[in-house]
Amino acid sequence: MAAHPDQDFVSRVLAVVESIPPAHVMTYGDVAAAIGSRAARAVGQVMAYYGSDVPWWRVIRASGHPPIDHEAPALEHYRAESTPLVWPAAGAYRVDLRVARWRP
DNA sequence: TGGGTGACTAAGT
DNA sequence: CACTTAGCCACCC
Repeated sequence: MAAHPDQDFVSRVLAVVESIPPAHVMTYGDVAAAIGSRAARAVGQVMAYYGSDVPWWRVIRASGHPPIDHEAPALEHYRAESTPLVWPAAGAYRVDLRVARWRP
């Protein structure tokens, strides 16, 4: 439990993720940039711990791949939101960043 | 104060 | 296109 003021890195990251509309996604780097930082890895840490209450599946890697070990549940959300996907191989997929990338 | 860690990224093989 | 290497940043011990 992090006792913290409401302007720390974590709160800002969560605020940006919650602002991403359905059928759209942002990369970890984009989220970090949105709050004036380049700590893409720190964003991942925040999602891993606090992401349970935000649309974490809308935050993916720059390559279009969903978070490691979370591809399956993420896919369920993408299908429900009609997020544009591409299938370079059977059993594997990635988000079509060209269309789904959200730019505030 | 210093060092290790990770739901990352970009560039090179 | 997939894997590897080095660089970066915020957080925890």
